[in-house]
Amino acid sequence: MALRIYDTARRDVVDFVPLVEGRAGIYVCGLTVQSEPHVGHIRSGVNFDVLRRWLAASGYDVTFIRNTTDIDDKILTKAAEQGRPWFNLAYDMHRELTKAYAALNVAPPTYEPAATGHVPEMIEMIALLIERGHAYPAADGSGDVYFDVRSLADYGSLTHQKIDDMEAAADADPRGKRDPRDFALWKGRKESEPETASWPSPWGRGRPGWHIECSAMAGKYLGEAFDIHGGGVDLRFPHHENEQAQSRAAGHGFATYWMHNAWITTAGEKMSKSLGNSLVVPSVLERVRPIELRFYMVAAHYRSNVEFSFEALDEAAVGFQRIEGFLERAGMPDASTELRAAFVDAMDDDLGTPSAVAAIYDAVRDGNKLLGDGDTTGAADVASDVRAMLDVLGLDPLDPAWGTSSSGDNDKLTLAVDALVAGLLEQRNAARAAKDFAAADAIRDRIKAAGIVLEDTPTGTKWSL
RNA sequence: GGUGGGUUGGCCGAGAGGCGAGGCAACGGACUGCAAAUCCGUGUACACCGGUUCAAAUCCGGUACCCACCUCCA
Repeated sequence: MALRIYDTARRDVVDFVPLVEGRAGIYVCGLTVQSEPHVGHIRSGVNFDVLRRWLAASGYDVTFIRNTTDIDDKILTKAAEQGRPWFNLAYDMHRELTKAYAALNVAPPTYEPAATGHVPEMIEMIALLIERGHAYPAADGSGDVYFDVRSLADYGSLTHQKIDDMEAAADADPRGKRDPRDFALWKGRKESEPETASWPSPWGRGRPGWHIECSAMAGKYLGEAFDIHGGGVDLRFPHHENEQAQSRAAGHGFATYWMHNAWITTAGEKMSKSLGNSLVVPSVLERVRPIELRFYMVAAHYRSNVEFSFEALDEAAVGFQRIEGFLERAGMPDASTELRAAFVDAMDDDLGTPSAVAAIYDAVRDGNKLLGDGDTTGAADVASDVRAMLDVLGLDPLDPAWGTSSSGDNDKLTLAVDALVAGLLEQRNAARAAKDFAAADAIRDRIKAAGIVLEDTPTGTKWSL
């Protein structure tokens, strides 16, 4: 079975057929860098990182573009509130986002274009749209340029909506629009906005509308037609609908497949509404390791809502530790080159990561049985399979990306504890040899009180936190 | 008003006509001096009401509740 993916436009799971055999071009809408990323934001990054890894593992040569929106209303508003330049806010938040992606082993894209770096490309495209009769400068002299939604028969095809059924935005500024549903390609500069947030254009100084950046940048880096366009569900409309409209109106084929990841919710609602500060990535990572957070996200299907809870997160962490425990006991062999059929089938079926994880657990159980039977060679083979599967999900514990980056402090601490525990273990083993189990257990209890758990194994006693 | 999604055992979370995904927790057993880890076993879950079918969590009709989007959003 080859890869099948759910396409939003067709509302069905369909075969993935690339435009060019053996290659896949993907454009994912990244974030508007206006606040610290929370776990919901980062889910999108993780989900599409898994897509990218799976395509690569399936032999595709993948070009992966993920943009950054670094100029928009929110950035200007927030920066003004905070009394800092908008470009400083955007830059800071972009660095936070990059850190969060790196922490979760989300590979850097092939390229990460930013909106502000592509104003000429956008202006070029807007001019083309005007020329082709799909856009017009506002009649009120505001300097705005709008896309004419009624000029495109296809408008609404991505989200299956009819123009007349759509509510006109209640807060939309009707100035100079032919139809209230027309959307801005270019926003004329307002007196209240900083000069630095404007660029020269044929329609006067201003800044780009939200959607045009993606059309321009996808076209530049992936070509007029490419394979997959991704993003969060909320982007289906208006953002993706409008991107598609602009690009098609410009004569581009644009994306063949549209993929949308669902939310991580809190209290049943989308995260941005509950603005839980505790859910920004660095703060969640005080509770679990990054690899465990990633496992938590990957263990759910990308199109399913995940109701975030720390309890579920802790459970996921414990579950992942069982997998790691097996790998350690099996001696962490190199990853195998072949993937198990159950895993491949699961991934080919619209990235069925939950079933893929189940396949990993099946292998772990098999491997643990082999270890119990003393078959270390067999167990090592299974462990190789497990590492290969984990790697596809970006969850290989030995991936240097998880780095022991936090300097030598941790290592030094480990050595110190090891030395201290070693002394106690000697005493305990002496007591055990003398069958003085009361004394032996007393020592174990003391160690346990310090948060260290002992395991007696055939090769000696091990400790872990 | 339009569009899309959801409701699964103590909990998390898959599946999409028949055979109980998987994980966490719990209980019993094996192993262990006792533990830990590991393995084995234990569950008749699919919001509600009808219908189709030999067979429905899955298909159809309806009801309830929840969420998302409608030109700001992962």
